[in-house]
Amino acid sequence: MANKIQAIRGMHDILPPQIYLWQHVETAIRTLMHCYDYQELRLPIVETTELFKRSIGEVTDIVEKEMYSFSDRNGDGLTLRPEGTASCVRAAIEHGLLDTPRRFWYQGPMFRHERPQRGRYRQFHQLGIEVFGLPGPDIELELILLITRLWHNLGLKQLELQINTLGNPDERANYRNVLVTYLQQNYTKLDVDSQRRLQQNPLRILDSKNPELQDILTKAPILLEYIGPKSLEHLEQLKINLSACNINYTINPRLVRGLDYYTHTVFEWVNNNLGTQGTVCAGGRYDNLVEQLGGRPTTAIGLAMGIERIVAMLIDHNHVINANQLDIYFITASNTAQTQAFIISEQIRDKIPQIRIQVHCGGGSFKSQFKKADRNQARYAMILGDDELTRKVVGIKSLRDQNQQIEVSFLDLINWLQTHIMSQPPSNL
RNA sequence: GUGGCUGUAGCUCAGUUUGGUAGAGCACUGGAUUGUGGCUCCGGUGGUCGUGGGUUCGAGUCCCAUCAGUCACCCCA
Repeated sequence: MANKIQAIRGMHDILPPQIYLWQHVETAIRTLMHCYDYQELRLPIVETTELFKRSIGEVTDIVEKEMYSFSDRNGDGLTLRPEGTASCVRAAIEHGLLDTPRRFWYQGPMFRHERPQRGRYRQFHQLGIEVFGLPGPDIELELILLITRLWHNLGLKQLELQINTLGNPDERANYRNVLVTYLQQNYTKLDVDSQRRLQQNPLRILDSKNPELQDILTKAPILLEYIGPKSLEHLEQLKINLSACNINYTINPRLVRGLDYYTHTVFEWVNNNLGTQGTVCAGGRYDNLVEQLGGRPTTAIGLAMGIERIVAMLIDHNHVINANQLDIYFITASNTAQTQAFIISEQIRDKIPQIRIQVHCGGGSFKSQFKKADRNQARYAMILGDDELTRKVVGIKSLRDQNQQIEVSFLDLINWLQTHIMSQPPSNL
């Protein structure tokens, strides 16, 4: 085995048993989206680099140093999508989907060239939800209720909902100036990172985890004080709605999203047990992006959820998914018997499509075949030896209780299976 | 991208201090029971000790580089 090839950094295979958690999460999402009448979109994984530059913002970390960009054969600049909103907006404009309010969702891999860490990968998976044409706090309430229900359905607790508003672009720009002036007065007290961000994205400084900065930051001007009455009224209405629906939340005046396009309401669910990558779901309103990307002015709001982080939380909660167990493991004594077992199995599948049967392959003694049956957690072993074959019966042995092994004739088999297997729920192991 | 810690069988780990030809448990597999699983007992397969170089008579062990994981920062889902 000459130098073996391994998966590239930060990109992971998802295998059993974890795959069952993924399927569980994906099913929960699909069901919920269906119930709230959101429509699924399948979007390309590769887009023009220009799309992300124009939507996420030229001076963000994502665009500056985290994108997987390359030249297509004809020289076009392409990029593996680092997030989904841009693609979704592009598609909505391109296909004329913005004539009326629309609710969309999508799911799939995203790519960012960051240093991998638990809960942060170079290929990771997101659920994205985007709603177009609804400007009010009502749709914000709906999204929060929807996600809250998802947590409930997945059995996830200890998620804290944080909310803030960034106001409209004018208010935000105004605040930005005030903040920059304040921070410049304290320039020497800032750390190197924050000094750099002062030029590029000063709002992010508010998010700094450096304890030495906390004093300066708590005394910094507060965004909410520079927000106009209309924007404040928007936030107030959302707060009233949330309280009416018994949703707990905290207002976090320092909550600033990393992407340039956000306006007004932003929110995020944080889990403190996940280490530093605690944000599990985050989103906000982006009322100007559609126009920015060449569409007619259309309000929009969206959110993104990190599937890896959800799965990590489920694992932390010791959430075990029982893969449905195998109903029948078919054991045979000879090639002739095995062929007959395949024929019988197909007849069973014709009549009972949902049944799970595996015909033993690979030979071996009865003993080793029974061992396999047991390790595959089958409920029943079905035995077809030469003796049974001539008498046209199969032996059936329950592997999960002490019931005696019985014989059932080929003719009665379907009937027997329907009454004994499909009518009884599998016992949990 | 910066810094700390870790890397030995499919998995969990011992062995590293004081350099001397690679170990355990689980898993897999065969047998005890020649057509019957789970429990028990006995045997077997499986490792270029992450990779590459260096020091040495000799390196899993010491040194350097590199790759990967992990934690924190940066950033973000």
